[in-house]
Amino acid sequence: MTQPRVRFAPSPTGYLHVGGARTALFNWLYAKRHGGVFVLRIEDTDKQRSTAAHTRVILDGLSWLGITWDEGPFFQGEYAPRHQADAERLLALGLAYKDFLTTEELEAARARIEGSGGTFRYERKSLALPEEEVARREAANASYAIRFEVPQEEIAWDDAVHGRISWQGRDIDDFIILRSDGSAIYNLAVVSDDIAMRITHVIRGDDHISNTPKQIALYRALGAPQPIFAHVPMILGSDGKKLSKRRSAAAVGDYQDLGILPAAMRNFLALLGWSPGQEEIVPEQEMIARFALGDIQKKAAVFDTTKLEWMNGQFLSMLPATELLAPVTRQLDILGVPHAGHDLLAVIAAVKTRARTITHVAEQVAVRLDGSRVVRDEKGLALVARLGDRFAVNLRLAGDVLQDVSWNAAAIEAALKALAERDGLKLGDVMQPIRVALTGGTVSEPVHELLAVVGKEEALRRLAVTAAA
RNA sequence: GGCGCUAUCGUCUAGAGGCCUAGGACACAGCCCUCUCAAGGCUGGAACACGGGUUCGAAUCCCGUUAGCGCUACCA
Repeated sequence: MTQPRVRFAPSPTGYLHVGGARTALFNWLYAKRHGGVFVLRIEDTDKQRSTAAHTRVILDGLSWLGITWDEGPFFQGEYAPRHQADAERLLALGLAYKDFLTTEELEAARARIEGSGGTFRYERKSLALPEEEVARREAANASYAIRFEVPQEEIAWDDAVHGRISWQGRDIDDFIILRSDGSAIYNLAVVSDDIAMRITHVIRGDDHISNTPKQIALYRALGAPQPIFAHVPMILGSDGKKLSKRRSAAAVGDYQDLGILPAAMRNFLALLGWSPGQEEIVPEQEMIARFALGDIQKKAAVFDTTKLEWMNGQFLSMLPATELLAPVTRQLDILGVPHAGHDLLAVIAAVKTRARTITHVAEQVAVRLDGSRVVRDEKGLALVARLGDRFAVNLRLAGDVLQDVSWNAAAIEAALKALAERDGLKLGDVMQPIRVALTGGTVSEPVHELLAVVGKEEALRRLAVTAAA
């Protein structure tokens, strides 16, 4: 088999949607699996909506996910001359024809037919202008679009994920391939480019299934070999509707901002619609080794943020704290928390096993570094209420005992346990108030580690201040 | 409306005719561990959309119904 060539071809009209990212990932996985070439092509033929900024966002999103391309990015807009040439060729071959109908005439015809309950069909026979009229407009140099004459035959293909899909030519309208301004319509541009770039496998969203018979007809008309098509299912929001920015985070960048690790995002996306078997956390090499188009699910999948966060937590706990240093530092800077002189690594390590996102890690680190960020939460309040006077009393006791302790976790723990034993206190009643004094909440790493990480001076200060309040 | 695609726990999925009294994961509930939480361990509830076939046997194959989704542009 010759070397496979796949492509990801987003249009830069918006952010990088997670569905698009997954399509890109599947292409990438396929290329890696079979030693193929991954081509990136930006489909910027919609001049109104395409922007360089969007292109940048898409490229950055792919890079963040670790999806690399071997060729490109190519810009479809640069291939207009080839698109035109292909359209002209089809015209010359008699497989396409000039359509002099104006947009207004077309709309009127559509309204008329659909208004009377019929199904609008564009057929040369039914809508073509009388020959004299065509001749007249041609002579007058009237503008025209080029329409492809869809052959009245069965068009079928073996989809790599769906199996055989077939279409009847008569169910497909003769569609425009070249606008009256000379620019190509999507279906022509895609086929023209995929042929030129020698794409062997078209792996894309299954919202393109109905474009496929049109494109196959074009491949045939152009005399080009037809690639293998693989249509991957859509990604839905929890409401069962297509995941959209309006209701939830739909852009790759949103998850980056949420503090999701690229490896976790990649793993999660890959397992949405594809499954290597029973395991949930799949190393990249394993993923590549096992990836097969035929194993992709046919059904659309709901994007479950909760599971993503769980998965991210798994990756977070496997990740050495050093890897988190840069992103956490960045977030601390954004939050405006001074961190110079602190052993950030130790704080991150103390906090990360309980966190699900980088953002969460950074917030917890911030509380440990900066006493002014301690805000008592609901459970903290409840504890204070439950303990009454004991809250401050125990805090003071702990503060006294800790005064002379050498500041390491083991010594702190020993001192605190000795205190509880000496005064017959429940261990929890001495530990929890400390936790509330230091963090505002009742949840954290073990108290002795918390104390160690906050540092003696600051920890004792928080204990004293809280006890006095 | 037409054409097409899809249909296993709430969600992601395993399942390619007997291995299925349907397995795993997230979420949920309970228990254990424990100063708290997380992690971890154990336990529990929870699904083959419906109806017909084919077959000795169907979650798996076929047909129909229903439902959801997609497309139906001189958008991509």
